[in-house]
Amino acid sequence: MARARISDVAAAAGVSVTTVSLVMNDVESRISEETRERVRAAARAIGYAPSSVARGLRTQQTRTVGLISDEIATTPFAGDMLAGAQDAARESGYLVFLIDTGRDRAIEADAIRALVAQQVDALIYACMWHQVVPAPADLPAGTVFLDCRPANGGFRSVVPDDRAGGAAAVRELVAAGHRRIAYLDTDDAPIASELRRQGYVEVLTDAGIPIDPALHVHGETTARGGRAAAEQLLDLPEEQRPTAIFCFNDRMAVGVYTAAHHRALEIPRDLSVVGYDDQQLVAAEQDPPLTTIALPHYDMGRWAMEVALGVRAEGDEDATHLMECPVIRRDSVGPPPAQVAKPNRRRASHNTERPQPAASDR
Amino acid sequence: MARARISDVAAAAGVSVTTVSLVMNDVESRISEETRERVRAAARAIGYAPSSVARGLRTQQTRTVGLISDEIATTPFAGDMLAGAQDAARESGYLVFLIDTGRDRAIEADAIRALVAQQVDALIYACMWHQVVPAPADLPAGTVFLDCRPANGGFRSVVPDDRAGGAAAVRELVAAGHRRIAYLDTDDAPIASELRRQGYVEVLTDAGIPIDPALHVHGETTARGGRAAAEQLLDLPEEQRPTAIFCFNDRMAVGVYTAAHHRALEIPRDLSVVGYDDQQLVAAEQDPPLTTIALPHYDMGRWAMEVALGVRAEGDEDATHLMECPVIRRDSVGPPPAQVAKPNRRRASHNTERPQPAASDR
DNA sequence: TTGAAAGCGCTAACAA
DNA sequence: TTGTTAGCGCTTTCAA
Repeated sequence: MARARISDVAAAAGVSVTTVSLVMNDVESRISEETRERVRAAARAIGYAPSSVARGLRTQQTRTVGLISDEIATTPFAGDMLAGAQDAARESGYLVFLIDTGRDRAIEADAIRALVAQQVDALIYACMWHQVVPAPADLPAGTVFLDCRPANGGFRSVVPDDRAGGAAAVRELVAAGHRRIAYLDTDDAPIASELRRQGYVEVLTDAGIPIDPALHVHGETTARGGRAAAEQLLDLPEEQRPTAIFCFNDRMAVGVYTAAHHRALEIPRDLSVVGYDDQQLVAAEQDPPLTTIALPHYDMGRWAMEVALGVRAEGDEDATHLMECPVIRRDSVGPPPAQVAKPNRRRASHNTERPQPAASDR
Repeated sequence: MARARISDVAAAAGVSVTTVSLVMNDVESRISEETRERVRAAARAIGYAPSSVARGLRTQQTRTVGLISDEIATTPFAGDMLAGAQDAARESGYLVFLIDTGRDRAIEADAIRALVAQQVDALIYACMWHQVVPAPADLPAGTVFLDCRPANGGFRSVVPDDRAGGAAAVRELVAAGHRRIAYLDTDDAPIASELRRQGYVEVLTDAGIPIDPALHVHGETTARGGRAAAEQLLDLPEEQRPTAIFCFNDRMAVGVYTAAHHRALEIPRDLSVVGYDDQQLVAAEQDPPLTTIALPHYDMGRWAMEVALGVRAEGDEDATHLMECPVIRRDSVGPPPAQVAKPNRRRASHNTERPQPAASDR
């Protein structure tokens, strides 16, 4: 059975297609209530639903949006960003085309072409982590960049406020009384890592704490990388060793946990740790649960969609919106250990012994 | 500047719109090469791209697919499934509309309506974990179910072969020499857990190992849940205690690791563990890396899309395709500990002491 | 309060 | 080898 058309409804209701269109779209009240009801009944009876394609052709508005992203599959952050964008789209009655390019510029170019051919009403260009990217050619004006900024401007964008996030993380540690605070950094994410470093420096400076280059180490953004970098920190002579570590991300923080455990250091008693990302299945599931800075993926996704659809007015055509990264307080931050207590309690260097736990399991 | 239309190209090239259409669609060779080139040049010059909307209206084929999913945001599995579906769609020149319903039946109904109105050529109904679901009303015939099965049949579907997966996991353990193998199960995922249990029972039976109900415990599908269930197992009297645990999923396996560590049990020396899911950022990042069964998300996504688009012929209109779950061998499985060696090496019951490791770290 | 008809941009049957 | 034209299903102007 073929789809019902508007003319079928018109015939069934004994009215013109104009009338049907008018009542289906709830336009004006010039149609009598009686006719409206008759039309609606006819539509229901034959299972009529207007064709968005025909409507799109006629009105030149498709009520669809394109969302081009670099790599959804491999990242755990995509979900929230998509959810925010989707929710905003749905609320405004838009459908979203999702295309994952896998960072392939050719696929990306095809995607833009296809989306333009589909006459999407808006376009969002999303990255799965905060970066500055060369804008692809032929991107329609009005495209919104999500979790990335176009290298040469020209488009609106929304990214996390990583500087403020880094500052918030370090402030958390300073407030707990720490003064030897390390930044366990990475080279894998230049933009974010530099901004967070700026926040780190800013807060330490404000607190009158000198910046110690030895407390700034780098690693890969994995648990393994975090562990290796943490070892460097924990190998430092006791008086220089950090009492707290701010990690570029949660995965690296997991590596810090591992390094600490292997030296019988208890968190947060002997070492405080703050992560970044509030990554699901990672941060909250640590033992103890990790205090971290959340990346506002859902909010960024929603913001981008609202701006793209014109639901949210953003004056500047070329502005970057910074989204706040909230502190998620859990149990990995405590006061620094007493400075010169029980000299032999914590060893001068890591060794191979497993410690006796302080208390029995039961 | 408004979009160029086909008539603009025709005018610019000095030919009819038919000719332009014919060359743009590479139809027949009845157009002379010279004309073709002239048309292409004109199209390029004015930046013409055919409108998919107009074409869709005319041909009644939109080359779009709808993908309705229950909850992308909260699951780490969505990515691969989407990637598989996307890749297949792209290869066939289709664009995909993605709608996440968040398990809201009203949103789901709206989504189906909207997608039908958009005249998508195919529809995929996806769940983020293997389950049997009541098929929503008004689902177009030919819809493919991804990672779930319709309660009353009537649609094609693809799900992981969890029975075979469970069997493979346990076979791995039996092959390593274990005979006291526990199944750390859950009540949170009825379909998958039951199928995996069947695989577990089947392999034990084949190996002539009696099923011990005490070795079948349940917990929530989290690290915490896994740990609690593992405690039950490890509290068993020594002669009954399992030497290997097959966990419903990787997160629960993490809980097993924690429970083991707290009792100074080393993996795999004292206890072998197999997980399920091969969850990114979880399984591979454990210490030691977790041997597990992978869920074939990418392949299922691709299969569903190919069947939905008719690229892959599937005879039966009402069949469930079982996708193999491969074993991912890492380092959490070893032979069972020697039965009666060094009486005091492993304690008769768990106690609170941490052991001295067998060998030094360096 | 309602209807006739043009036209959105394209494809494809048919004519030349 | 190329062109004319009807029509996909809808919205909307204009007329009645």
